[in-house]
Amino acid sequence: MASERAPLSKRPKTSSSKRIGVSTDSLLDHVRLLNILSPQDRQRVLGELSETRYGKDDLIFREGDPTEYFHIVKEGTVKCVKSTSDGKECTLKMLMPGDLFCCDAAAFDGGHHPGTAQPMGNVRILRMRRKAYFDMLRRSPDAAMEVIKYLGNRLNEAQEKAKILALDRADQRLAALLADLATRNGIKDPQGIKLPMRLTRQDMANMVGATTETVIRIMGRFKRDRLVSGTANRLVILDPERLKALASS
Amino acid sequence: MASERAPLSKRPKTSSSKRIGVSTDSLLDHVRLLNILSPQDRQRVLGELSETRYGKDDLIFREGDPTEYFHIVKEGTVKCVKSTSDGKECTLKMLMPGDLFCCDAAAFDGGHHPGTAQPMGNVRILRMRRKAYFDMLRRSPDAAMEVIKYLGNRLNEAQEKAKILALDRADQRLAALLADLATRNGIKDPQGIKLPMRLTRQDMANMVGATTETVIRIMGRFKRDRLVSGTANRLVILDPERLKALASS
DNA sequence: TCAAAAACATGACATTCGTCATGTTTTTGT
DNA sequence: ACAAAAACATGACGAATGTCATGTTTTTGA
Repeated sequence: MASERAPLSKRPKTSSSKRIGVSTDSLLDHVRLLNILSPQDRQRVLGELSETRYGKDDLIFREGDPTEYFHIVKEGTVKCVKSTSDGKECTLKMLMPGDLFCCDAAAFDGGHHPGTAQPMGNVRILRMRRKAYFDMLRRSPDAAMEVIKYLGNRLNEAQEKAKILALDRADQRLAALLADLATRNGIKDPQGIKLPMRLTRQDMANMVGATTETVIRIMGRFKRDRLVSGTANRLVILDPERLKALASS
Repeated sequence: MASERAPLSKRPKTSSSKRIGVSTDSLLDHVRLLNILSPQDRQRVLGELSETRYGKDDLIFREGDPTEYFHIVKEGTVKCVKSTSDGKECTLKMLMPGDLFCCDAAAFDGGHHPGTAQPMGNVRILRMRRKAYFDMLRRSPDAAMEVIKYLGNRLNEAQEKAKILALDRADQRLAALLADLATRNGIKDPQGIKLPMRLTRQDMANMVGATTETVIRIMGRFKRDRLVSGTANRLVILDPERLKALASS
């Protein structure tokens, strides 16, 4: 069940790296870390960043690979997963544009990635060598504070997730996930809140620590109760409030 | 089941704060964050730190309280817990001497504590006002880097915990916990590795996301299989290797 | 030291959830 | 447009775990 590294062949939009520095770009305005830098620091950092594109069958890095780069999501969605030896997978976090990753493991000085980073569709990633990242943090207290805040939020998120996994039933965990995705990433739609990324029952199962069958059955109930509608490509949250209530009942 | 705030009465070693600065002290040598500071910064930081003692029935702070201080564990063990409205509890982390806490939530500028900090027995805590903590981080890139590394490790830990909760059975989670406690905090003993803190079946249940009864039954099996021995006050890990094997099977 | 409280233990039973098998519907790539 | 692959769906069954009830042992505090 663990996916093999995809052949980097004949797919049009597969991994390709531009070594040139990243120019000032409206997409980058979403990246807080870059916005708080002084103009000189910002220029310097942009010179160190390079952009890479990945397709849905690529992996940005795998669990156990040595850490070389600090990363920022520029466009698209990236899944952070861990797997067991017998092929079961657990999705730790969906990274969205502006999210940082390997801002931590990189600190291990040559440590290894604790999980795999996998694009969900086409993504654009900015990256920077570890050394340049460290230099940026040492030069700019603002950047360091920003990373501390970011990591603090990620830690709180991860602990909240652990609490939910430890104490709640599968239907509550799924309701919490859907409500959270709706408020974080949802897009208003005539019938409700549409989720912008493809999300299969299996994807949800990996996110809430349940099997695909269990998620299918629960989604069936949710659909019957008019809480959600649609499947992977057009998943719409109809009643986030009632989902939240269900999650914490 | 949610414990009420204990009356701060007639218990001999209950919460008491010294407003005086902390003098150079061999116990502080364990705190990496303080050791990496330059001599001037170190003096300045020590002047900002104050020491507080708590007993086992005190709470250092509760979930929902506003964040005011940055904390360091000087002596003893502190439990970080989250609870649900219906009284179920989940222990997120056992903090040991040298551990930092609220190095993150404090970054929210007046945010609220996402969990409760509860001493397990008598503890000594160093703390520093949020403002002084920020100043330290801005002045010293070394301190900021240290906090980033610390938070990165905590994030990885939390995500590993989430993975275990999502994918493993209760006996595997318990085995992983016991093996981990043995290697992290265990003390060599003629019959095996003794755990230095009191740890009831209920404590373990809260740490692995299971009920007390389930943990009692599993511990019964572990005892029969000569993997562990003893109860709360004298818990001894007899075979950490076999526990680790069980955890990842 | 002694009584009360907490921790530990065990059984019966219910619930939740995973597993496996099978079939239908939707999506994908050419 | 069409075949293949993925995703979705459902039922039967069993394993893991929670719940409740009850009893024993250990620890605690005066």
